[in-house]
Amino acid sequence: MAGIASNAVELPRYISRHAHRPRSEAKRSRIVDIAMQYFAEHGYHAARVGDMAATLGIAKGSIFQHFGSKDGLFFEVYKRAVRSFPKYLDALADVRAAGFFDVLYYWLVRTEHLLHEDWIPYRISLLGNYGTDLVLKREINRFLIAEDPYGTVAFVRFGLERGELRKDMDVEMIVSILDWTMERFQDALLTAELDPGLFRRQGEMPEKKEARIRQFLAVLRRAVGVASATPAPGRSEPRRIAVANLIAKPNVP
Amino acid sequence: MAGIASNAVELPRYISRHAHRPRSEAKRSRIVDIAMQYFAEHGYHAARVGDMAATLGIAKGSIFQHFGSKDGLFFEVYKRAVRSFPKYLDALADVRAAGFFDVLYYWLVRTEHLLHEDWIPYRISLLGNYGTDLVLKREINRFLIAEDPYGTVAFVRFGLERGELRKDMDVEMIVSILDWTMERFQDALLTAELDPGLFRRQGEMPEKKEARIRQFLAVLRRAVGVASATPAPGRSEPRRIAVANLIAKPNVP
DNA sequence: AGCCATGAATGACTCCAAGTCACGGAAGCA
DNA sequence: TGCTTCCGTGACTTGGAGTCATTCATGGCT
Repeated sequence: MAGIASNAVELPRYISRHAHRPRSEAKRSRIVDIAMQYFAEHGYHAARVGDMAATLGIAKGSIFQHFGSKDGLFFEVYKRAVRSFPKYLDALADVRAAGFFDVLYYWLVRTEHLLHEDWIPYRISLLGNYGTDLVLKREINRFLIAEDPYGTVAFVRFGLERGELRKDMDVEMIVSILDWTMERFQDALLTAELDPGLFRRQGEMPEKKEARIRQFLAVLRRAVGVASATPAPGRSEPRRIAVANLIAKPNVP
Repeated sequence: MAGIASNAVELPRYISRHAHRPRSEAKRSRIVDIAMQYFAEHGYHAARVGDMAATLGIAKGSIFQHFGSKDGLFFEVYKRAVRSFPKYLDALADVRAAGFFDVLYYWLVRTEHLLHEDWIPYRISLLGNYGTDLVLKREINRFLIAEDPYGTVAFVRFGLERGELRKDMDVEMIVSILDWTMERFQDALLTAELDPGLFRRQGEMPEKKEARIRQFLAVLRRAVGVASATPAPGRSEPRRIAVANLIAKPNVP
């Protein structure tokens, strides 16, 4: 690991200092692609920069030339992975029209499909959230704050404008609650390994999952939803969305 | 890193296979002590096993003899750190008598004091939660599930028995919600670095923190508390606890 | 075309920390 | 005292991150 962790004054090397030529940009992109596969497949530590270079048919030094360090490479990979995820408001228009909590429901159910289609970026985000050094994690958090890649802030405003969320809370509090619980709940849904607490007893029964999702959303609704919108039990919980809709791609830009 | 990450069948080395002699136990303990300091101070990667050995005045090989790998050593350190934390129900008896949410309030306010008294174990738990390899993280999660070191399950039962928590939710769901949000909220309170989202604007203003804590607890109460106990605004929120009480040690066993 | 300047690529090299192991010594035991 | 078992040791191996002097490619300029 480079001397990033020290109390040095200089910036971490992986904050790129100058714009890159278009030619080089294509190569960077190729490297990030392959690196993403390696990190996803082997985890951060077991992924070897040398192997990536070999696969790409280039010299290891080249990779360091471009990204400065393994951390720097991973950071780029992480950014790309996270940016590839849809934002909350990318849900289909009619789902969006149905309201804030229906959008959440939509994504929770869809997540699994997204995962099976393409597990690599998800695994990368998992590594970034839990499986690297704290120093890098700090950089990652800065990035998440700066970019809000899931569009949580806009989504919360959307909910506020529709009068579905409480107005007596700071927006940041709602955003944080949403980010925290959604992240952990999705992890629990997807990786029984990482967080077996919620799903350890039963072996993946889908209708149990469905029930969990509904229960979780009910909790969220009570927590941050406006009181008047809290539905009588059984009535206005999000309608089950037809499976066909769930499998269709969302309108990602 | 040892070959733990591979799909080998054998157990990770750091699951100790045989009971240890008492003589050796004392030494193990000394090693864990020093290692905890090093990990806390430098982070996982930057902490050098060689340095620890030098400080202890023993050979590096000895450490590996005892713990098998750096991961194994860290796992022991992590367990000790986490076990040193108080459980929810270790709150003072009169706080406990005041009820479920008062206990939460008590701990959220106290956390800061605990931290300043002894930041090392906290930093270790942070490393375990976010700053190591995913493989180790899995082991850590197993441990957390098996030991429930904060006594969350017992605490939730306590809340249920007092009629302060909703009976229409699975216990695991309440436990998970509580664990997730409390962990993240505490991290946000304590390390503006790690999660600057909630506290980035203002610079540590204590009354702002106090307000955040109350707001957060109100959210939790709505989320998992029984509807009847939801207080009229301003009335039965947890009473401010006298500072003298907060600085006293809790009755940790 | 020929020439130069700048950026990109190379791969052999260094560095360094994790992890190993054959050996010597101490402690328990008869 | 002799035997066994465990412990500690430190020189050693391994292997991957990161470096750098050199070579190569590109594209602008006259």
